[in-house]
Amino acid sequence: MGISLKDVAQRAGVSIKTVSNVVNGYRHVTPQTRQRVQRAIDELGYRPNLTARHLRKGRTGMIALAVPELTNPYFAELADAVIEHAAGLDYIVLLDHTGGRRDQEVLFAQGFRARVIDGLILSPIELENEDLLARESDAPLVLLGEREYSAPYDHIAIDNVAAARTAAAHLVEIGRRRVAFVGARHGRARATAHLRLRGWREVMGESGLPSDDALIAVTDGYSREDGAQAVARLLDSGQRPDAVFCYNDLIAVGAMRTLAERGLRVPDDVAVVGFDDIEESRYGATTLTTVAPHKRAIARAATDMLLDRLAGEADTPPRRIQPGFALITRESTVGRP
Amino acid sequence: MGISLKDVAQRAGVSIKTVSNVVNGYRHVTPQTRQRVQRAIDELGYRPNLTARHLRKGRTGMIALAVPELTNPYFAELADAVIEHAAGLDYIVLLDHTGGRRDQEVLFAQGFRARVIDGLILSPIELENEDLLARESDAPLVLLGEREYSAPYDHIAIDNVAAARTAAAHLVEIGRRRVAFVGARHGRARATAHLRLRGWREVMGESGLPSDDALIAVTDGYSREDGAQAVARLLDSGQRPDAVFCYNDLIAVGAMRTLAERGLRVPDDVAVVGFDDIEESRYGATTLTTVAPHKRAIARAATDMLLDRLAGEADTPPRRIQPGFALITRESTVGRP
DNA sequence: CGTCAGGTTTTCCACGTTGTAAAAAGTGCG
DNA sequence: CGCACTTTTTACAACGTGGAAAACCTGACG
Repeated sequence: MGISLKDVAQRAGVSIKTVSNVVNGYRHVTPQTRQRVQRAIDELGYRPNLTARHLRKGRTGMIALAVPELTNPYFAELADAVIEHAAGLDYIVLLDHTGGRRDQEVLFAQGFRARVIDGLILSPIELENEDLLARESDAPLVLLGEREYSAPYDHIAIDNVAAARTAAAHLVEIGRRRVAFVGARHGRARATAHLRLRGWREVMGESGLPSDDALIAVTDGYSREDGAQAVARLLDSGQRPDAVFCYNDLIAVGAMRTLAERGLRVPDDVAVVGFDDIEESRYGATTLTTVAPHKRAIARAATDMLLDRLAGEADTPPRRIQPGFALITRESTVGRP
Repeated sequence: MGISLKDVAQRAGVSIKTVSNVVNGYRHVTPQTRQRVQRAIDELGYRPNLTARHLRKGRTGMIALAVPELTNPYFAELADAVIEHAAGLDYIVLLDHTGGRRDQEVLFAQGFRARVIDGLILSPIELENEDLLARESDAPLVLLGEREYSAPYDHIAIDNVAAARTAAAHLVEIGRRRVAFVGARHGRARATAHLRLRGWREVMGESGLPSDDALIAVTDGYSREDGAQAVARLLDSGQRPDAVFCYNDLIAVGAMRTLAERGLRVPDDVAVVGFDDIEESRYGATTLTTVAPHKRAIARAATDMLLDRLAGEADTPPRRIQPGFALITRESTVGRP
């Protein structure tokens, strides 16, 4: 292996522990000893072996973050923020993706690499409450994103129903009467999609507008392609919505693509609202109105909560944080200025 | 800490080493011993401590990958592919981003977390040859992406000049006469942007078309915003190109946005070609013609080369691999079918 | 019954680090 | 010069694992 404390100690003519003390900035080292050791360190190019240090200390200084897809810009941006914030706190982030598949999420939550990391942040899609209850790993876990769980874990999520209501209300306000919802999922009443669907349905009901199943387009996933296909099916089924509220921005991008292919203008013929405020939404021929969760606040809260747990608050009851959100109106609902 | 071999050994009434042997599938263990140990493992929920294992073996089973920006979909897709491929080879990938800043790239190449990882893959932007020559870390390093270095490291890059030529030639072929280049950089003749610029310039020259500086738009970065601003400046300066070849897809997306704002139609008034083939290019009101490097091949080659080095080929001369690329023509140059 | 071969299990140690405790060196004071 | 006290340095053990080699079995064979 590389240069170890032993090598430095030998060269400086002191004990291993003294070198260790210098490296760790221990107070009681005479200036001349410190200098001699430091020179040996520099000459040999010594670098502490983190593996050994971690073994000794029982901590690795690494946390893991798992998101469904790295290629979903929302999660890339979120991961970016977590890495950045954690770096400032001297933690390294191990980034992983689950594909949104339950088995992968369970593996991650169980910490199948747990012994290398101190804690976990997971943004689940399919994970079930029972998976969490059956969890064996003792590494702290923070749940990210919008699913609801009763299992006792720290959880960070915006108020999805309220956010969806805001989006739907905006569409009603600008005069739309047939508002479709794109991106619903089968089953799983607690899933995020259902929360957003509920917000949409509530507003439709309160406004006396239709919210029947014919206006709801189910998708398999959350990609542009899913959005494009779902809207194609919606239109093929004879529906003529004058607005669509999409589960996320990627679906909205796909939706707008299909609308363009069918010769429908956005927002004149169909207004579109997305969710996530990914960078991509601010570009394109028609910029996208979207619900913007405060990603930086989410990332910061998740990291801080996890590190709090690591710092000893092992047994405090789980906390729940609801970061804010904002509706950002752009051309897809209000037209070009 | 958690359950260790010692705990299992105690419970099963055998030595630590026997448990270790069972865990590692050592041949010479009697079935009944193996069974007894296995039961103890199951009952206690033992999981090997990777940190200790790594300390003992001198390997961590982790490699690091640094890209400029995670939020650039090209790199997100690339990282995705590397993670996937490495996982199949039982390696964990530590993902990092440098912001394309030289100091960060140097830090990474030096392996400021090197003692935790076995090897590095770096996609540099600003890194200079001298930085590589001054490198002290002995962890194998593979360079990714299109910059040229003389320092002796494995390097994976497509033929940028040829790729750029293909793109420029396509624009000439469809009859464009004033082709702008967006995304040039100041200085650094070896940088990727210069290679693509050269390809463009060669084709313009060979076709008897202008390639003067007035047609070259310099950008600070590689984002959508950079592309949007650069094209705005280009148009403001009085240029009326009938095509733009962009350094990458993000810049192209920004370019198309500005063109739309200025009332210019794509491809009727201005054809656009990008580079990277990010997913986003396949959507939008006008899909984007682009040069598609074979990302999966790049990811695979990078990972394999690195693991080859780790497997012992320490001193073989550095290799250089040129994965293929393809021009994918879409609506931004050939119109909607 | 002793010996040997081969399979099985154990003992010992090292990987590089740091906490503990204690030894060594230094300081001040009577 | 010796004592009490503080500062500086050291020895040792331990974190959990796996390689090397020794020790222990069992059974076959002379």
